[in-house]
Amino acid sequence: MPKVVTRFAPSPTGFLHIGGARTALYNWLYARRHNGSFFLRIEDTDRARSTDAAIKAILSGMKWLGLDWDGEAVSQFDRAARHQAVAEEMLANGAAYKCYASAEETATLRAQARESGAVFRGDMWRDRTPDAETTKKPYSIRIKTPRDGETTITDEVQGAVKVHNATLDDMIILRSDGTPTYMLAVVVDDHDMEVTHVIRGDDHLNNAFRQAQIYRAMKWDMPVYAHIPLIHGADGKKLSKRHGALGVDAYAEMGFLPAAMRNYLLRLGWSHGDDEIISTEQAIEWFNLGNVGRGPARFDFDKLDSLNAHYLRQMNPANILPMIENELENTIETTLSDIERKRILRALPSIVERAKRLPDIIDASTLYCNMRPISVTEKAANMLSEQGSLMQDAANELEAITDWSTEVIKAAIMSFAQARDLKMGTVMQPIRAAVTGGAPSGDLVELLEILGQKEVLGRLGDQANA
RNA sequence: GGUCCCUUCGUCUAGUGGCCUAGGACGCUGCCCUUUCACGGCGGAAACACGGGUUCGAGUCCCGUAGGGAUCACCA
Repeated sequence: MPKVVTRFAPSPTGFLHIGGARTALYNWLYARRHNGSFFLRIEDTDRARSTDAAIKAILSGMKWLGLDWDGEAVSQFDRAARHQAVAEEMLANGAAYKCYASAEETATLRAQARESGAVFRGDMWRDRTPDAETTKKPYSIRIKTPRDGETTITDEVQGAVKVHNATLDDMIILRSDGTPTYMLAVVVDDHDMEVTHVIRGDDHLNNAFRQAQIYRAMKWDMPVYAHIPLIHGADGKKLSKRHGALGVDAYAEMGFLPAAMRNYLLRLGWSHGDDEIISTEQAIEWFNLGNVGRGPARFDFDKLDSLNAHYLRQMNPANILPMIENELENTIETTLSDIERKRILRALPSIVERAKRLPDIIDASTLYCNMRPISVTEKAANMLSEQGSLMQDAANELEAITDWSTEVIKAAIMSFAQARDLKMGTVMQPIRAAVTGGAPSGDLVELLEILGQKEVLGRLGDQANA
């Protein structure tokens, strides 16, 4: 069995969007699963629409997702000479012919055909011999598609799909300016790169039949196809730039982890029984084409969030801090001190418990920075105005502590509450209000301990004097 | 309009003719835990688009209808 070779072939006209990212992931997974190669090919034959910025965005998106490709990314445009040579070869052996029709002429005929419901084949010059005069005109090269029989492509996802050759057109393979069209370039490149499996969006399913004609004309072996359904927005409509389609960089900015993204994208359209949390290692072991779903899937942020929360909780605090450091410093408008850094590191395990995205962690972390006086929510302010004196008394109690530890703090609060015949919670409410200002936070005693006696007393004092 | 593809809870999906009184996950929700918010534990509501076949038996096979999608460039 030949070595598996897959490729991801985006056109550099924009960012790497979520659908492309999933296609890339599936190709990558399939190649890794079979110890094959995974190539990246930039389909930049449309010079007018291709930009370097887009190429950079795609490359960085791939890197962020952790999808490494083999060798250098290939520029399709660089291979134009080879594409041309193949077109000439097809011309020479009668598989293609010169078409002298102008773009305008073609457009008119196409419109007419569509009007009458007929198939437009673009075959104006298929069986015509040009006179001496026309021969001087520019021409494009069209493939001579068989008119009889049918073409079947065996798709690993869609099954066997058949189409009558009579409905296929004589598409242009080489433009009148001598540059190759996409249809020609993909086939030549896939063949030359020895691609064995073409995994792509099912918007290409119809193209597969047309591309098959080139394989047939060149007597090349066809790759195995797998056309995966597109991803739709939460409302079921197709994602487009105007409608909810975001680049992977946007997901990075929103605070999603690459691992969560991979897991989410994997499950969006592919399954392995009831498994939901699937590590990348496990995915490489399990991934196959047969379990790719046939229907389009909708993008769901809630599920991505829950996966992200899961992967966040798996992380080591020491690895999380560097991820949030810059943003956190922007938020608190100063650099992080060593003491703040230490506090956050200790608090992270419990912060992460109630976080979904990185910004949640950043918000919660500000509580551990020296930001006095802290801002107080209305609810917390009310609590303080009602229980101010209680808080004040409790503060005195905390001030008396000489060895600041969770056990001692807890014991102090407990005995204070008991002495006044109050429930522990009653005492803790105003303390919490003063220390957190009403921001969501976890275990109060832990918070006090990590913050340190001085900072705690300071915050309590701020509110007592307010 | 032509061609092609798709259709199980709100969403992602399991299901490959009997194991399905249709399972899991997210979301929603009840209870428990609890100093708040979460986490966690135990429950709940919630789906086979419709109509015909085939079969002893259909979510699973076939046909039709409806709905959704893709594509029809000298774009990729």
